[in-house]
Amino acid sequence: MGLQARSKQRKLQPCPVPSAFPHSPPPLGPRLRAAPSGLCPAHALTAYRHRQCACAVPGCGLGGSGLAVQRRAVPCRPLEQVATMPVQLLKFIKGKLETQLPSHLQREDLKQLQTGLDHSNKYFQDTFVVAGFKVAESPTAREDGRHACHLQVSEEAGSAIYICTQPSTSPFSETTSASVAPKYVYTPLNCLKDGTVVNLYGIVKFFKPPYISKGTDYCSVVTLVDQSNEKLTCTLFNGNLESLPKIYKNGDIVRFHRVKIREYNGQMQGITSAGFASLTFDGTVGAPVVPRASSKVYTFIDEEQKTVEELRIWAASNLSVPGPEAKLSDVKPMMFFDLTCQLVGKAKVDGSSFLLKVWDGTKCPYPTWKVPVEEKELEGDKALLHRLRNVTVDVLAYDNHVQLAKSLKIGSFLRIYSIHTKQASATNEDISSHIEFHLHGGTCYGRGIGILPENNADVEELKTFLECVDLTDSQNMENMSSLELGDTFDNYTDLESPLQRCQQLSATVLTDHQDMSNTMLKTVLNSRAPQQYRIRAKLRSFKPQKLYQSVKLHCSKCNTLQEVPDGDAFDLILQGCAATAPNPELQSMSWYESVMWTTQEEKERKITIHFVKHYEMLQRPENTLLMIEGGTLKEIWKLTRRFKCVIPVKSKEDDLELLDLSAPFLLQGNIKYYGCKKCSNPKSIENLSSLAEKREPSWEPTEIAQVLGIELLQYVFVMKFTLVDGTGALNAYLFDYEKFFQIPASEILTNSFLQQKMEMTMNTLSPPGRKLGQFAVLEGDKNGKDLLVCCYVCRVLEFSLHLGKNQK
DNA sequence: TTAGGGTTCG
Repeated sequence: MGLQARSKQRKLQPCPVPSAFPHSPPPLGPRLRAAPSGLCPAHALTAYRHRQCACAVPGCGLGGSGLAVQRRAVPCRPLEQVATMPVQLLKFIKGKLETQLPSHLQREDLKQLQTGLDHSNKYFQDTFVVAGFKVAESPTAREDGRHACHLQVSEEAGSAIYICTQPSTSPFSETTSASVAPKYVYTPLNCLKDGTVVNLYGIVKFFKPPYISKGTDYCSVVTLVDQSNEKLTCTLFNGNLESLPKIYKNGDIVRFHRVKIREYNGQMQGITSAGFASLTFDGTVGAPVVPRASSKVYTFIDEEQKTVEELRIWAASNLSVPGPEAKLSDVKPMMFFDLTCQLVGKAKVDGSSFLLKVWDGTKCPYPTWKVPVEEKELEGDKALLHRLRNVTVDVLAYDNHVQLAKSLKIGSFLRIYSIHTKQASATNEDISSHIEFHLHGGTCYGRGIGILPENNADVEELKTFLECVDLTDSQNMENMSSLELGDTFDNYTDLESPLQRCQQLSATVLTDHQDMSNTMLKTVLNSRAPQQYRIRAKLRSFKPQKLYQSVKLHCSKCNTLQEVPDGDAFDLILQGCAATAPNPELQSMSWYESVMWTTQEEKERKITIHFVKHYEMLQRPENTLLMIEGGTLKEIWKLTRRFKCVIPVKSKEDDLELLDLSAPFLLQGNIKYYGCKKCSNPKSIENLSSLAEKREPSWEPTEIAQVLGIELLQYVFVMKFTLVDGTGALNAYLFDYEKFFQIPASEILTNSFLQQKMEMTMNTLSPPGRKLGQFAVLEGDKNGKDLLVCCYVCRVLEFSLHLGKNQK
């Protein structure tokens, strides 16, 4: 599609040149951004409709026809909201224009565009996508012979203009629409006008977490501030909780699209308009810039990442948003505070109040109020509630909070805003007065309940903390019954029962290898390998007893096994690399976008993250591969929770390179991928760009390893089972790449749940301290779903012989 | 429509 645009001649009111906003382009009218291959973001061009402009800046006097193009950040007048662009269709046949453009127009390369030159008779050719337009009759069609219709676009109607930037494909193929980036204009908070619909960036100064309004929707009230120091309070409604901004604390940064501005009580006020959408970011300087989106589809470009980082820095030095956060161990009588906690139990108390039993792993220094509730009303794992009884507190939620409180899921992580601690007056029966926790009715001071997602940084921290809590310190041993003491001393009692219930290994009817009859072990032992048998045996013992020791790394090329390096070794390598400063010349190359910052710790450290682009654009975090220089182990783990792939690198003179292969060359989720030192032949890191150019990069570890010249080591279970059936004892060696009882070898080292599962599986197969006759009988299916399988054992035998040959 | 920031009945 070809598209010519010409601005409509309109008179504009003079407007003061906006003050410089480092985070935001000047408040211009609709803009287009072209970022063709090889054009760095700093030189990205901004094109916008433009009339004979009274702006004195050189380059602005481009006249009223043609497509005006200017460097961004050149102050100019804001344009009116409604644009009218005559449209004429140009036909292309085999990539060539069938219709001739007027002869006075000369084609301009986007890279050559610059200010100060006359572009009246220039055109450039790219693929545009215009969305959200109105079609109107062209008033000049008769005179100028153009198309009878033209398109009207306006920000208010949510119009967007896109330019395709796919470098390698013909700009006229159908596939180009796959990578387009809309461009939005963000209005500083001191430039808002009544009756407009705008896009905004701001730092959250105050917010009310979404609550159920008296109408039909959820409501959230958010007060923003930006570098202009102007405030804006927005009242946001939506029937869907998920569509409201995911703000968790003051200081978060938000991007709002399509906020309607109104004047109310002499002040500007924001309100949701049709198509309202938001992104929310952690406001902490240096934290990964990961959007929490209120809609499934959104755009977020590199330039905006800088906006967020600049807002963070501005906020750090210009705003103080001391949150009233506190741990249970910090509470005092008569205070209001925000509590980040996990929900352990809940109960209906009466019509106007609802009980939440929560903990944060710390202990309140005062005796706490226990709200009496009927046993049948209390929801939650009774054993867990009992175990945690001295570290949970009862929070009573009233009135409008009851409905939301009722709907909360046990085990979820919450932030309860503005809990009030109240000291109950001492009575005769209760000399030692206790503290009560109230979430009063209403939404004053942001009072309410927020549900935090599992990947929230504070939740991650809390979870880690909760896992380490030693409950024995908080148990009052003297008052415990003998039964309770039993609970305390047997750490597994509470955990084991639900787990066991879920994972009990039942006797199964074998479905695999029904064609084979069982063979006695004596016969197997007297046979020559290789052969396949089906056996029925009991597991007498297995090694190693410490199951994590059964996981090794195997190189299928040189057939060597090695231990999985521990985290300390990786940490040491990272520390060594952090001493080398990132090479500034390797920042933001054509295929990746870099962000560098310096930590504020005592010993300053430079961290650089290189985000690999896909068709010139950053992808959603969950699809993004990034490379990191100078990060610590903890930081790298944090990144792996949000991004698809993390590759630790260091700068050398002319390229980035992988670290020593004692360190993982790739991290995905909680899996560290290693390369064989002997068989790998590392290639240039730039080879990753070939994967990024794929239509949908899968970022498979095998593919990444291949392009980087790495011989990927595979995680394997290596175990020895001694099987008996009364006729003999057979050692069977397990060598399994994939899964053993649905437990992936690559994940067991970092997953305590899988470790417990494996331990229980093995204990069921070979219970410690029991007689042989009580052992589980080993059979099963080849998927390893229930018990060891005959074919499984056969494979093990074959492999053991194979290994035996190699070792000899 | 709802709410339009500014703590507490319990």
